[in-house]
Amino acid sequence: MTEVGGISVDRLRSLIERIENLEEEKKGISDDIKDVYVEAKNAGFDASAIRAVIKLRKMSQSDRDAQEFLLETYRKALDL
Amino acid sequence: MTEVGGISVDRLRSLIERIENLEEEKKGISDDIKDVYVEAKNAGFDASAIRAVIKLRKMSQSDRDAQEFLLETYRKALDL
Amino acid sequence: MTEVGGISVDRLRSLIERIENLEEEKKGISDDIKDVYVEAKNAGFDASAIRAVIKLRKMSQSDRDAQEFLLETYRKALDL
Amino acid sequence: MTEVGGISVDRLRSLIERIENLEEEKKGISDDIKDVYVEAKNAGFDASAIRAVIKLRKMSQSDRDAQEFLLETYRKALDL
DNA sequence: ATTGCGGTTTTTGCCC
DNA sequence: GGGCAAAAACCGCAAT
Repeated sequence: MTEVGGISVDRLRSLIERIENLEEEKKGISDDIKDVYVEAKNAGFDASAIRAVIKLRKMSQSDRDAQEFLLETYRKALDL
Repeated sequence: MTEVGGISVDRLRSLIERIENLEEEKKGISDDIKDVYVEAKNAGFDASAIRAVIKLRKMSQSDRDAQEFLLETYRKALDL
Repeated sequence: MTEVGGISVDRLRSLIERIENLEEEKKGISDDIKDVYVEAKNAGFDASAIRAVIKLRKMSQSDRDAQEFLLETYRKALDL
Repeated sequence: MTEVGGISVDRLRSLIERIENLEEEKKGISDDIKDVYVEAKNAGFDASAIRAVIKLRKMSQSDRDAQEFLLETYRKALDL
């Protein structure tokens, strides 16, 4: 077996190819997500508003409250 | 003067260097902005809330209203 | 059909859930990739060197594109 | 001192205005860069070819770093 | 342990 | 409107 500095070159190649394959899969999913956004847009929805609610749904209630409170505080301070 | 295809190589070089210099300046300003955010953080402020209000201040009143209305609509639809 | 503020709640919810599911899958793949890096590290490989190699393997094709583009530009500049 | 929700309004406003001013300056530079591209185009140069060249000039140093890092890794792998 | 930093990825804005 | 470049959020790493 080909070894370099006590390290298997074949092993390295295998690891790299696994990563590259997974990245390929990942790209496929990203493309699927893009497709859903296109579909949403075609149905009259607003993509960035959807992104915003998805972000909100990911956050815990307390985080959401804290963030909204902070923003509200700054807005009041600045008369926005 | 060195010309290639009726185009001055010196002129091209000059244009490129001007762009590179401007990009350098721009990077300097970006660093200054980062510094202000650090200062803000050290004074107890929240950087992302500051970013949010700056974004709001950049928007027109009507855009702000439209965006907030849309998000609010989606939130109600999803019981968020 | 259930509507809130002129939008179909069910349609919106469905789109959002599809996106969230896809993002979940995507995150799973990202985690798999991370796992391979951990495995590589445990096998004595250096993660950032692997990243560099993968980047080079990816870049080689885009670099070729860039180079071809540049060559084409020079050809135009030289009226060849 | 004017405070709203436990924060110093004046301090916040000052920080925000400094950031906004810097962003204004930054935008000015970005516009200058755009102008140089327009000038280049008017002089018969191809903007995207110039971008490519600038990217190459920038990349050459980071590429060199990456390459050196990789070489170092290989040296370690080979116990050289 | 906590926090700043560098790099990666995602999002936004822009030009074509 | 679709692709591309810049900005911003996110993450793991390291250093203290």
